Amino acid sequence: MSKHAKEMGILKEHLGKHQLKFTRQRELILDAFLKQEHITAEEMYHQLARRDPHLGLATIYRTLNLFCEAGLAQARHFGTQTQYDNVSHKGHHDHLICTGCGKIVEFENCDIERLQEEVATQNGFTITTHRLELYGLCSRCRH
Amino acid sequence: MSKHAKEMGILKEHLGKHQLKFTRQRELILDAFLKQEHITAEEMYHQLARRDPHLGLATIYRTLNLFCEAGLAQARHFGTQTQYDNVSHKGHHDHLICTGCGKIVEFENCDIERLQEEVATQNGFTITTHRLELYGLCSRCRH
DNA sequence: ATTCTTTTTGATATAGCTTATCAATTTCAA
DNA sequence: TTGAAATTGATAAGCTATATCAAAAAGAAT
Repeated sequence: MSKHAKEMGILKEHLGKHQLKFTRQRELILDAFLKQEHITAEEMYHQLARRDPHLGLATIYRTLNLFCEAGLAQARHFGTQTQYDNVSHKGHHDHLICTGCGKIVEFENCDIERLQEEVATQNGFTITTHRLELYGLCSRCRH
Repeated sequence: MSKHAKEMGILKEHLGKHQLKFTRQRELILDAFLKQEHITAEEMYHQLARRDPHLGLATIYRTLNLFCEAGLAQARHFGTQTQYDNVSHKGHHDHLICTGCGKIVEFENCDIERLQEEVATQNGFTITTHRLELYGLCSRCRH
């Protein structure tokens, strides 16, 4: 039994419901994807180049988008690229970013997360992921 | 005295500090920008085409990025395009984004903002701006 | 007002990321 | 095993944003 049996099952269920097929490439890409917290298509392309030199970039994009539709991944546009987040990874962290020196501090705050849920519920949404970035100056750069 | 005297002053101050020049185009673009809550470069290009048919798209991009450096605007990557947010609009609003249909709901939550300040203080930061995006499914797409 | 240096503009080429196209291959149910 | 339907890989095409560069404009000094 594979390490990622649960997610593999979700994928297979999605495939079955939509008359799609379970392929070697989809299995390979899901396996690699689940080991990451988030990854870009390009990064995955290079990572998998050794295991399967003929795996095409288009297939990676197609498959990652498929994962989004299956609810396994979540696309997030960051900078000029698209990050594919592994939804199954818990403990999402947010960022404090110093606009002076570029320093980044990661943090987690349950109260904020709870309020986010509240806002979402009020608007009829169910949140799958979020992104919170606070921009400002760190203590050193303020002086 | 213009309607946007304050922001025009901020821009001029930024220009002065960086040996940049105050041009007809920058004035025109800032004036149009401040009337929006957020806008893409392409949208502004079409909006301003009537007032100045020769205004180039590159100039719009350059100027909107300039506004970001001056603290008047904030770039936000959404979908395949970049949204430029008008920072001067009160009650900085955050976004609920449906990953199913692309629907966007804007919201404001003082409690979240207060907690953000707290987190920043604990880490020695002073916040100048922030970005919060909640991704999920709206009530219609959930079914 | 004129001159001169520096910056900006507009038009277009280029770059970077993602999707579309399509013949060849693979999947999977019959 | 067979055959219809879906997938793949290679590459072209699409789209957004930036780089390039000659011509124009801004602003300081005369």
